[in-house]
Amino acid sequence: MFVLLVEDDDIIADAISTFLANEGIALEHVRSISGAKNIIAASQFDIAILDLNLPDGNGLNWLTWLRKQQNALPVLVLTASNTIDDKVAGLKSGADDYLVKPFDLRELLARLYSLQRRANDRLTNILSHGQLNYDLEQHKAQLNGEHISLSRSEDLLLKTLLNNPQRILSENQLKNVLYGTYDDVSSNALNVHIFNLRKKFGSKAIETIRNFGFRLGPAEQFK
Amino acid sequence: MFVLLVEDDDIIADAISTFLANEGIALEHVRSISGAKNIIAASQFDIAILDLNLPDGNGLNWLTWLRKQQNALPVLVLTASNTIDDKVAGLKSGADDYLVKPFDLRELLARLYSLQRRANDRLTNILSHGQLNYDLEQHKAQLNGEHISLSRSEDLLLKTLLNNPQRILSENQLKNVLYGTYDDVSSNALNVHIFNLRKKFGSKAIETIRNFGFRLGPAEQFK
DNA sequence: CACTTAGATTAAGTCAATATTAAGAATATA
DNA sequence: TATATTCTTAATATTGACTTAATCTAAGTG
Repeated sequence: MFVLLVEDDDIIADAISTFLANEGIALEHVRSISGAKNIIAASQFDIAILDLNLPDGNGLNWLTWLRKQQNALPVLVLTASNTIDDKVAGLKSGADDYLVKPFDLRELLARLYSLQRRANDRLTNILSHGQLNYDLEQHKAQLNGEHISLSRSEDLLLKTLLNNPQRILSENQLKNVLYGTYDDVSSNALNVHIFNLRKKFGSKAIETIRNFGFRLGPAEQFK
Repeated sequence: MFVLLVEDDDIIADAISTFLANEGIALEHVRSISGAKNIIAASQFDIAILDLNLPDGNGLNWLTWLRKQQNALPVLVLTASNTIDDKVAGLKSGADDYLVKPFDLRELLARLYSLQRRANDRLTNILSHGQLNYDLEQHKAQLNGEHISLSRSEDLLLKTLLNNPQRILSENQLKNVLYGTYDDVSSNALNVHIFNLRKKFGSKAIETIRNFGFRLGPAEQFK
């Protein structure tokens, strides 16, 4: 993992740097927003750790600028205070996670790994399950390279199932996905959609867990 | 992300519901402790948002009950006051995070993501006994890696037995698990379910203690 | 030992959950 | 507006689970 640390306090920076080095994490350290801009242009990083209080401005400015550049680099923000204003401002600017100083270095490490995990999931807009590939942006499914077209409802349901593999999704939860909050208890439209999805992907593509709901079938079923 | 909101004030609930819907978060709303108990039995959620002041009691009662059930569902508590007593009581009951009303909805969102991240790092809830693994969330039993499917009643009974190893459970206690409070003395349905469980896990998986009840068999039996 | 009773075993009947189908209503598209 | 697609409804079919009830077995008891 390659980490960019944007932090003007050398004592903190050294502590982080040493600790992460022991964990086998490569770190580059810059002390200012301008430094961050320069190094970002030259190198690829997995994650940035960003202190907000920097000599040439507030770190959030850089973050805002970064997001304007369409740069999705995961950013972990270090804030001195735990106020709502700070957090809200950070969220708006596009921060992915927070850590309030002072913090435990092991906590920092955990957050880094967690961010990396999330980023890996997000890196691609294609969800895969067995031989099934589903392009989230284009709403297009492929099974063995063969294109399968989906209606809006099928699209929503398949996406939800793929995003929650292994997990049982109740009828209510799935209706929630289709209709938002609703209150019709009687409609069986959901069952019809599931039936239609099974026609397209095979009868075992979606499992029924009686009394509980539905679950995406094992990857081997998609072939 | 699937969120359960336990809140009797419809104005607050609607505000939260609308805001989270815009963030692509599916939310189910119940207005009472009993409603929460029912929906929890049927669906899995990532997080619960719990108001403490509910028509049928204090939300903390539900939280206490939930933790007694070995349910590790992350719970974010909404409190009206910011007193230390409240926080201590909540912590003791097993709350994972707090928000004091009135709160900023973006702050709520940040907390939800933060809780989800924490929960992802947690291990899943699996009961083991010998070579038997039982996944409470997925209602999935495995014996030597071989998957064994269970009906609703079998599921309830096995879960109860696994949660009370060594302990003799009376016929009444087990019927209580299946039916809640009931008064039919004559039905032998329970015996049939036990018989069926023995067929699936071996005749010694459940011991009969004549005149007293049943007990989970020793771990060595599950192989 | 033979009687009683708790529990085990089986099979049949009933019921509720989910699947399937087809037609009509709604919505999107040309 | 015409046409095609998707969604919902509703009727019917199927599946599997639950209960019942009859019979069987074995443990205690006098």
